[in-house]
Amino acid sequence: MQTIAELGYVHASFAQIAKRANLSSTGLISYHFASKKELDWAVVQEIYDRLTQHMTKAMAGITHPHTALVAYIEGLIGFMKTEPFALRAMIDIVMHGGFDYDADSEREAVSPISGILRWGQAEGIFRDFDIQVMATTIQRSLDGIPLAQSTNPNLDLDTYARELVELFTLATQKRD
Amino acid sequence: MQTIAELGYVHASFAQIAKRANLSSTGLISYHFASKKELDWAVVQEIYDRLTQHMTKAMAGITHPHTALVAYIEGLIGFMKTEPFALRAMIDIVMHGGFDYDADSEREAVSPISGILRWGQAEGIFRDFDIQVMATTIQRSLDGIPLAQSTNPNLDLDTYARELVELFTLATQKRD
Amino acid sequence: MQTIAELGYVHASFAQIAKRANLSSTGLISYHFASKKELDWAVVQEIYDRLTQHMTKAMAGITHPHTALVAYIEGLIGFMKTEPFALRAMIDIVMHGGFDYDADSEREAVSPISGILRWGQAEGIFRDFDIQVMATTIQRSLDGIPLAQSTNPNLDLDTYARELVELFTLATQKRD
Amino acid sequence: MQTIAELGYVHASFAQIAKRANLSSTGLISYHFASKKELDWAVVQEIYDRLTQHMTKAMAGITHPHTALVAYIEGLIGFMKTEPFALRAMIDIVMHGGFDYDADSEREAVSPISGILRWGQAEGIFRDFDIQVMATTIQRSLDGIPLAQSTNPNLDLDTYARELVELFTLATQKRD
DNA sequence: CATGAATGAGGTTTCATTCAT
DNA sequence: TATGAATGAAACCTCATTCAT
Repeated sequence: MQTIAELGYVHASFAQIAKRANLSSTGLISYHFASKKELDWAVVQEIYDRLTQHMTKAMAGITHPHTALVAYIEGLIGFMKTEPFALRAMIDIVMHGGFDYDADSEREAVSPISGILRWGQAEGIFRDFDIQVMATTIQRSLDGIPLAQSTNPNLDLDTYARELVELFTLATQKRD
Repeated sequence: MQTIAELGYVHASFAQIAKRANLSSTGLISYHFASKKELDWAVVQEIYDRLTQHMTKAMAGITHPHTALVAYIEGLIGFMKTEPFALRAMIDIVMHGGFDYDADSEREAVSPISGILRWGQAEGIFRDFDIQVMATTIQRSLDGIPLAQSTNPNLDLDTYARELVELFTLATQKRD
Repeated sequence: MQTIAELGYVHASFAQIAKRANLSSTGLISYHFASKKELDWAVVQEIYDRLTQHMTKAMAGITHPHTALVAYIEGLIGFMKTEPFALRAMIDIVMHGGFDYDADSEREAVSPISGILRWGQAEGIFRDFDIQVMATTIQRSLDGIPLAQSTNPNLDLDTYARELVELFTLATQKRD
Repeated sequence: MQTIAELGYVHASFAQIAKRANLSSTGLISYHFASKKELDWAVVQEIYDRLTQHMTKAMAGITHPHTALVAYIEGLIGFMKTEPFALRAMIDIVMHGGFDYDADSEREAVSPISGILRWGQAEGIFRDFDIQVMATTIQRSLDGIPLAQSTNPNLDLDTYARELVELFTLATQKRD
């Protein structure tokens, strides 16, 4: 996970991973994982589990769509603060790993955001926007943070969270 | 450009490029470009030039910040329709090429969006948001389109443009 | 033995053997055998012992060279029916194992066929052929059966035995 | 071809082939052949072509089944004298290469021997034996020669040919 | 401009073997 | 007896690059 986050998925070869793990042979990695794809998948699973745990806590007991949206944004950015490597690695793998899982269902699983948006529209709290576009935009705005951090390491995540919350609050709320 | 857009930067090796260009040797590529990095750079330059030309036309004679924002979004999505491979390739290269140029200055050069946002705030038309966050979010929402297209090839770009325009209009405008 | 017979000697790695033996580590094989060569040798010995026992019974009490030849062919093919894996494995090991033992003496030991042929010629029952050529041909015709079985699994071994007996009876017998 | 004949197919790695061809990298082999299987196949094809040419000449103008059988045996052994490496390599590849071609049709193509035997039976010259058994036995007796040569390098091929001709003449001919 | 042979580094993977537990 | 981590060599293959023609 750390190697991927530091070097990027493309340069995270077995050799590099072995070097950082103080292994004198890449063979041991192949011993534990049947193929590189399986290692990639294991890393994604691991991070996804941690993320799920984190987000479940963050979104517990929420009863209002807008609160949910805010909690989602703040929760995800909070996870980036807790585990700086995790999301960076996961996003990189998912973008370049070339898995053959059903992309849609997976995306749905990872991101409950479409559900939140649908919920808000059904309750008459969110305005009548295209859900896919809004969901993708929110997701990208969060995915982009690790990348923005690499070019600007001093990025203040709290400010970032506050700004995104306001941005998407304005973009989603119904007005009279 | 086409090879990168189709296979992704990572798999766009000289061998693949030569095959698609009906060259029977990768040597010819090395003959024309001193290194792979130089080829990558040349592709970026070429696309950037086309994009500049397209955007210059799209944003000519604009006198109002909000009109500029709309023109920027619609212009960029229009470019995706005109040249489906170009942006996809350029984004892929910039994300993985690992150039040494000053990322910030480049970003500034490629994207006049920060300027538009500053202009709108100075004129008192846009509300008081963090410019970097807003600019990054807009940029990501556009960058993400080629990726969204690969998982959903039937994506309607006109709808996408209309929705993004409304989204960021609401997100930026000052209210009383 | 079974792994070698099924996968072929070349693909019968420790990993494959361990998997089929429900061992969770190849280490146990190395614990029992000092090297792969020693394991190979042990398998050969084991099969050779079983074969010797089988053939000793098959050729007991024979007093005539031609009867011996027939018993040898039928005995060997009978062994293939009793233990379908054994000979296949042994032949594969001997062909590819690269042992250092004196090939001739071993061949002599495994195959009493030269002796039978010499005996028949001495008794004036067999015609005056080159013993090495005839012995090799008989041996090959039997060695080849497992291989023929893999391309033609429905091979009838009884027919095969009957045909070979007639073939080599005609090929060896003295005529007036 | 030479590497395979000398070391055996199993030990004829790209590294060994490169060493013998004075190449400083195995990469060049991969440059010329898409995979090891393709190289193996190319070698088989090459040898098969030479063999076909040789055997076509050897069997030209033959009008009698028994003459054909003799010509086949002598022709094949003659080829072994002309090109000592060729058949040894080809047999080794076919035995261990694991191609997925239709084994029967290929065997038929390589060996016209079944045809000769059928012809002889139809003409009433050969006795009524099982064609598959006889053909396999003849084929094995010839395939086995390279192997016999490795354990006994001084093997006299002319004697071998003469003995096999007599052996199979007796084994096939009809008697009254 | 174009080809094709050649190189050396690096990629993932499999292998037999060792060793502490 | 059995496990599982660890090793180092070797396997096939891809890559960017060079060079003579």
